This record gives sequence, structure tokens and C-alpha cells, in this order.
Amino acid sequence: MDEKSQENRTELAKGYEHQEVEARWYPSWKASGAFHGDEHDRTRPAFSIVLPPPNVTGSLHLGHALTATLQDVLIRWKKMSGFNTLWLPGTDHAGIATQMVVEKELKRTEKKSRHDLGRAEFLKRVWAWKEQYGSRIGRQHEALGASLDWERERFTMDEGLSRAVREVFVRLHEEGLVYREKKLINWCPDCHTALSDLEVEHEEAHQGELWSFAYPLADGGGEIVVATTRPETMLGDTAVAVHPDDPRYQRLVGQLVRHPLTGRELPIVADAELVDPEFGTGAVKVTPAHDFNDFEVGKRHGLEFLTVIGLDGKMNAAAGPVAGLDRFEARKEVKRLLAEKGLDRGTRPHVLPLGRCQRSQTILEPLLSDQWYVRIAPLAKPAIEAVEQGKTRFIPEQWTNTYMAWMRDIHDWCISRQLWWGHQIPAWYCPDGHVTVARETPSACATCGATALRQDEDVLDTWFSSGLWPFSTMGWPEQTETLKTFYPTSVMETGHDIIFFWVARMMMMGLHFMGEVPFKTVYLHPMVRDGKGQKMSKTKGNVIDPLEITEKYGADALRFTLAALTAQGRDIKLANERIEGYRAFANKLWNASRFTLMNLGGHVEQGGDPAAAARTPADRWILARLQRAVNDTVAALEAYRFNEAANGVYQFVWHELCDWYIELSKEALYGDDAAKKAGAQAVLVHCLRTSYLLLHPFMPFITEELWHVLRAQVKADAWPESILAASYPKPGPVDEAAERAFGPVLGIIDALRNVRGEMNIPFKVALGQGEPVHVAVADADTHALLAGGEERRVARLAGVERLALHLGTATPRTPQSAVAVGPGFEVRVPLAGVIDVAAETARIDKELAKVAGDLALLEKKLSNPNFVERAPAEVVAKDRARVEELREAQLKLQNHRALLLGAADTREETTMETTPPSTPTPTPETAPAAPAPAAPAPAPVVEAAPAAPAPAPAAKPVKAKKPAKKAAPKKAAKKPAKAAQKVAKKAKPAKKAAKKAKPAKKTATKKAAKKAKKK
RNA sequence: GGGCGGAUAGCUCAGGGGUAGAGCGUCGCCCUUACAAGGCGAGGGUCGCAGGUUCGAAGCCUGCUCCGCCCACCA
Repeated sequence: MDEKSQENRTELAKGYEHQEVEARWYPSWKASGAFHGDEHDRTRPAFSIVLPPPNVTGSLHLGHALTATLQDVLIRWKKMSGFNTLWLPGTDHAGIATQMVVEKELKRTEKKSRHDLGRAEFLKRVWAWKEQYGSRIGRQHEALGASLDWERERFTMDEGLSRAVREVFVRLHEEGLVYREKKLINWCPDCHTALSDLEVEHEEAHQGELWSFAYPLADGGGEIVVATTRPETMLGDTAVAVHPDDPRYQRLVGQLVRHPLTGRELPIVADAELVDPEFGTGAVKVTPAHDFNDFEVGKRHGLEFLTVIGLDGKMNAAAGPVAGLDRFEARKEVKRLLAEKGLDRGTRPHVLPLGRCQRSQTILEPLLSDQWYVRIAPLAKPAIEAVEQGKTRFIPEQWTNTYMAWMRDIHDWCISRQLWWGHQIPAWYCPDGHVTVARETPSACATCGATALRQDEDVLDTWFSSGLWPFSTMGWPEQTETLKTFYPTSVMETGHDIIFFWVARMMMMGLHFMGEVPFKTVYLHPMVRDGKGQKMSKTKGNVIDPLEITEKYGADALRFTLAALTAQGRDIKLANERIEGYRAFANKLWNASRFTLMNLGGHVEQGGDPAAAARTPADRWILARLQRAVNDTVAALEAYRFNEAANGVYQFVWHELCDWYIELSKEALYGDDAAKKAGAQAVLVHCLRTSYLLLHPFMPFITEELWHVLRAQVKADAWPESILAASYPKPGPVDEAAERAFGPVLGIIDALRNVRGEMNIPFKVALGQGEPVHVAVADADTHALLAGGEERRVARLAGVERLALHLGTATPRTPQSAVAVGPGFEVRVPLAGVIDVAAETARIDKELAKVAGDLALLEKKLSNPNFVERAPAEVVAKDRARVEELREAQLKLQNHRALLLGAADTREETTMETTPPSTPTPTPETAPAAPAPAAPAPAPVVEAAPAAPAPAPAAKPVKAKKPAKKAAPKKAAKKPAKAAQKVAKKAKPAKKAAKKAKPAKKTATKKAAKKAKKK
């Protein structure tokens, strides 16, 4: 690795090249052992996550990428926050899925079935397949930067886990919680195996038909008509049921009907539970061996269980005339045969639910067979209680209900599968049929001592072993150090689609075998969909390999995107534009670093409090903003609000650090004041360093790269060599005074730029070339800052040649000028020569309309006694202050408008104290003591108030204000704001007035005032 | 049949009682010596519909309409 040459660079490449950087870091992290969780370290709090094991033969998709990202964010963040972290990787053998894949391949390449190979040979092939494709998942995780502890990687069928599986099975059997029984199960004739309830996909509205036919009474005295959606099952009917209270059939109960195709006689039974007299004919054919409801009826009434459909989905010998036919063929045939006998009683369309196999989509067949079950109620109870007691908590919370509802209505779990790939059930049968369940292959039958034993051929449901994952991977049943240190795990992070399959089972197994919940928090992430909102699936062909994205945009960009889109309660629609945006963000960070490195001179990191290095208000301001960003980020992470965490840092880095501070810092960096220069350098280094740290969990590669470069550049030997070993920034108090004082400075720059934009003045043309640009600020601190030199920055960033600063609330009235007002300041830009009076008037009208609209709303609100009495005093006070502010702004604007409209030259009229117009050179003098900020108008020391034709201005404004005010109430009392705005829009000078006026204020508000509000 | 989400700017989505936000796209001006994967501005929203609660509703309640998902043994 050419780290040396990397780190000795004083200049970074012009753009961020993710391929080169990403290729470098993962091997280095891995080799350093940084990802290893230390089971012997109990000095630090532990934080552990087990990775939901992907299917071993699969390939990661974006859902996995999301999982990896969120978990890595948590792990890296916790690690940097001082936790002893463990993130344990592994893969799942995925029984049925894997077996199908390999069978398919076998068929394609060798035209053979698994039976052609035999069990042993087939399993060899699956293992080979696993070896070949299993590693791909690892590579994908590495490409994503996942800080997994590879030394602990596990596989559900490795030796240790297989042992855990046997142990669990045997113990449950010993406790009577595992049993074997002949029951009706969901059978997939295609996969040729039993399935659990969960593996049944219910197709909700299958368009089928309800067909009726008549059973003749055995005594020839009539018939009884039944309806069915599955005519072929009538061959297995062993009764007809009616409701006991149904007057139509009461006399028939106890009588017999004769089966029209086989001649068997079946009883008519009364069953209140099964039969709804309102539905169909009120008489139901009963097929105990092929229907779940009927099965229960069969048990209740002691009926015969007659199986007529075989495991292959074909009618068996008992099916008489349709024996040998496929079940769907038989359906037609049965209808035909009965019609022939004149027993068809008609068909009507009917929507019915239909169960299909999760894997093959085959319509399932309820069949009677011997299977192994887990008696679930005793396991579910503690799992319910643990959640009730808050030992495990779901995020988002709404999933708690889903979990509870399912757990409370849970059925016994069918765990045997007629597959070859999986954990073979540790049960042996002797020739006499006795069952021996054992951890190791027994030599003799536990019951009769027979030695000719045959192991049960079935394997366990994949989820049986997955359910043990949190502890089996840590070495259970041994009481390992790893278990002691890292169990229970801290967070289970997975998709909500497997709450039942997996989360619930882990809860039950964990509680039962470990006596503790397997995880304290379950964070359920949203589903990832494609840009069109469609679920990604192989059949749709819209599955995206994360590697494609990481190659194109970078792993950091993908990770950041996923995190930024992970809000609670909505699926993620991943669109490339979004990823591009975050790739740009990475580039932005890169270039901010590049800029800094270019301007560091020989700066050497001193350590210590960065606040001490701050020299300028801008320095203090950005440090305050940084601290706020740190606080917000940590708070968001703690609440699992990944989107807020990501967006918060993004906002800070791009819009505050890059857009503002870097620009602001140039003055110091390029200037001669050594102290200021050093201050800016120290602050930049600190901001970048902290940003890297904040971002590292989201963007591990670029931050590690930049960390190294910066560290070398400023010779910060005290920094850990790898950013992963550094401490995550800590929340702390924010220097609010610095924010408050400096905020308006930025607002002023915004306002000036806004005037430029509105008036279409290119940056090249300096403002204030003749008459200076006037800036009035109300706040003494802000004024002091400006007077102390900040005005030069304003001038620079807004392109101003001469600037006159005033303490107070208004600028001197200057003809042909543009005015913008914001909270606590007013700027006036003389535009003699360039000004377009009409345009500026229009602009002012827009602002006025907006102000008038706002005022109308607020005044109405404040004149409502209910509001004043009932609303919190704070809110009322705020609104009152706002009204003052607005009135003032309105007045100014009105005057300004009047001025523009030929009130000629009223330049003498000033209402404030002015400091002498200054040229770009600063006038560092102490600002005069100022009156209270934003206070009522009576105002600042008026000095010159020469007689001026003031009346005109005074008159006009009233008009301007009128339309909005007048119309507002008329429009709709309900929504005054909207109404006012609407009116404003109609106000003649400017159509879309309300909005338009916003910018000056908006920017100021946004960048400055909002901050105050934030808290 | 039950249950859960969602509906906010052209698009993708934040926000969850105190006068509507972001990113992308669009439009205008800028290759201003970190970054054109960029900068500075602008335009764009009766916050699904109808009621209700409240001084105040995009947000809370009720009903409805459309999307999406989960659960379910009515033949």
C-alpha cells in the first residue's frame, strides 16, 4: 500500500475518485483487526449486532445493502463512541431456495433430477455450489465497507451451528415441545414438501367459481345440494354438514346420502361452527382429509379421513373414476360425470382466497401427513411478555402490534420439510416404529434396543436454525465468553417482512434457551423499491446489484443515499438522481478539504480547544453551527432517525461550512493578519476533522482517506491513525451568542445578493459605487461586528464597493435605490443609473403585499381575545414582536415606494445615526452603545430630520396596504393566510406578489432567524 | 373479512398543533483562483376529499376516496 505517497500530498486530486480510494481501505481495515469484537473486554460497554444471514447461494440486492449500511452506521458510530462492538456476519443455507436453485441448474446442465444423483451425491453438489457462490456475498459486503467481524463468520450448516440445532431439537423434544403427528398440512405438490403456515402466500381475490351439485339421499327420498369451489375433493367427502338450527335440513340430520360416484354412504351431520346457513345452500360437503375446516369437523364428528389426492397432486386409487388424473383435470371430470348423472345444480362466479407456495407459486394442497411440530404456545407466551415489559422494543413502534397480533394467534409450527438440503432431523426409527431422538446417532432403539435404525429423512425448516442465530453463532450450547460479552445483542436490524419468520422465532428461542431476549431493540427498516416504486424481484428483472452502484457512484454515495432515505414508515424508492446528488456531496467534501489543504501553509495542529483558536465572528459562528450539527446528529442517531442524521450533516457541510464559512474564511486566509489566518486554518481543520468524524459511519471510505491526508498535513500525531479509532464528536453547549450576533451578517449578504438577482445586476458591477450601500442593523452586537471589520466581508461577498453602516432600524432615504429588510436589519442599495424604477417598484410591491398579508393575519389573530387569553404567552409575545417588526418593515417599504415614485429627492430625510460611509477599508471603531434591538420604533437618536415632503410617502402606502387587508376577511375567515396571499397575488402591480417578496426576508429568515427558532 | 402504512412543489420525499421545507428537475445570471459532480438568484404547493375538535389544523378526531402492504379455515 502506498500510503506514504498518499499522505504526503499537499494537494488532492481535483475531483474525488471513489474507485481508487475505496479499493485501498477495506483491506487495510480488515488487516488491522479493527472489526474484531473482543469478547474478553468487559471494561467498555458492549454493542453487538448479528447480521441477518443472507441466503448463501444468493447475491446481495439493495435490501441487503440497506441492512449493511444501517448496521454499519450503528456499529461504526458506537465503536467510535467507546463501545466494544461486535458485528457478526454469516450466511443461511436457505433450504428450499437453495435446493431449488441447484436442482434447476442440474436439470439445465445435466438433464438430471436430484433423484438421479441420489441424496449423498446431490448434497455434494449443493455444497460445491455453496462454496462457489457463498464468497460473493462477502465481496459485496466488503465493497459496501461493512465493518463485519469476519473472524466470526458463520454458516447455518457449519458444524457448530448444526450441533446447536440438534441440541435445541432434542431439548424441545424432551420437554414435550417438539412432537410428531399426522395432521393436515399445506403441501406443495411441486416442491414436494410440507410448508409452514407462513410459507403460504394468500392470493386474495382469486376469480373462481362456486359450483353446486346434489347428493341423493341414500333412501331415495330426495337430495341435498352442496356448493364447492373444489369439485374434485368430493371424492373424499365423508359427510355433509348443515346448521343444527336450519329448519330446511333439521329433519335430514342423521340420515345418509349416497355418493354418486363411489356408492359410499355418508352421514348428514349438524355442525354449527362450520356451517353458515346464509352461505350457498346452507349445506356443506365435508372432506376431512383435504380441507382445514373439514378436518376439524371430521375430528368433532368422528368422520372417516379419506385421502384422494396424492403427494404428487394426482388423484389416487381411492378417487375411483378419476384416479390417476391430475387434481385440476379431475375437477373437470368430476363436474362432467355428475352432470351426466343429472346432479349438476349450476355454477356462479365466486371470489375465493387461494394458497400458493411461496417458492413455486404452485397452488397448495392440504394433505394429511406425518410431520414434526413445535408446540408453540408455551414458547410464545414469554416472547409476548418480554415485549409487553419493554425488554425488547420495536422501532418504529407500530410493528409491536403486528408482532403481538401474530404471536397471540400463533399455531403450532410445522418444522419438517421433505427436502435434502438442510439439517436432517435427529430422529431414528427402528423396524417396530419406535422413535429415538438423540443428539448423536444412536446405536440402538431407545425403546426396544433394536439396532437396525433408520434416520428420519426429512430436514428442518430453514427458519428453525435461523431462529437460533443470535446465540448459536456465539458458540452456544457452550457458555462462551462471546456469549457472556455480547448476548443479548443490542439491536436486531432487519426488514419488516420477516418479523414472523425470523424475529418472532428468535425471540421465542432466545428466551427459551438463553433465558434472555436475543436483542433489546428491533429496528425494522423500510423496503427498497425501484425508482418506480415497484418491489424488486428477479421475475420483474429490476433487481439491482449493489456492486453496480458502488462501481458507478461509490459505496459512500450509495450508503449515504440509503441512510438519507431511511425515514420511518415509508418504503424507499431508489432513483439514480438521488445517488448522483450524494456522490456530488462526497465530491463537495473532497473539494472543501482540497481547498483547506491548499491554504494551510505550514499549519500544524496544536490540539486544544478550537474555540480558543477562533479569531473572528465567523470563526465563532461556524464553531457554534458545528456544535449544533454534532448535537443534532447524535440525537438523530440515538433515535434511529437515519435520514435526519444524514441530512443534518449534509446541510452543515454543504450549506454552512462550504457555502458560507469557506467563503468567509478567504479573507483571513488570503490576508496579512497572521493571527486571523492561523485562526481560520485551525477552525477549518477542526470543522473538517469533525465533519469527517460525523460522516464516517455513513461514508467510511472518503472520510478515512481525507482523515489520513489531513492528519499528515497538519502533523496531528495525537489523532489516531485510522479515523475508526477516533472518538465520535460529543454533544455540548452551543455558543448561541455567536450565532445570534453573526446571523444577521449573513442575512445582509443574502439580501444584497437578492437585490442583485432581482435587479439583474451581474456580480462584476459593484454596488455602491457612487452613493454607498446603506446597511442598518438594530442589534448592537451585530453592529459591533460589522463595524469591527465584518462589513468588509459583506462588501466582498456581495460585491459592494462602498458601504455605510448604521446602528438603528432604518437606512437613510436615498432616491433611486432598492431596499430590502430582514429581521433586525435593513439594506438600501443605491441604483442611480442602473435602476429600473418600474422593476424596483414592482419588487417593493411584492414585498409589501407579503408584509400586508402577514400583518393582516397576525393582527386578526391578536385581536381575537380567545387567542390572547388561551394561547401560551410565549406564542402571543412572539406574534406581537413579529407585528412590530412587520409594521416597521411595512413603513420602510411604503416610504421607499413613495420615494421611488417621484417623491423626488428627499434625501435629507434620515432617521438614524450613521457612521461615516466607509470604503472597503474597514473602520474598526467601537460601535456606539445601542438601544434595545428590534424595539418599538420611536427610535434611535434622530439627528437630522429636516423638513421634507414627507406627507406624500405617508399617504401612498396606506393604499398599497389596503387591498390585501380589505379583502382578506372577505375571502374566508377560515384561512386568512391563504386568502391574504391570494389577494396579494391579485394585487395589481405584481401578480405573484406574496411569494416574490419572500426572498429578502426568506433568506434572512432562513439563514439567520431560523437558527434562533430551532431550539 | 380484519389490520397497518401512504396521499405535501413537475419528480422523489422530510416535517406531526403556532403564518409550508429539502434534493432533483425547470428558469435567469456566473467557468468569481476548492469544487460546472460548482456558485448566486428565481419560479413552483386550496399539504387527497368532507366534516369535527381548537384561539389556531398539513399535523389531532370521524367518515370517505384512491394507492401499497400484512394477516385470514367461510364451503
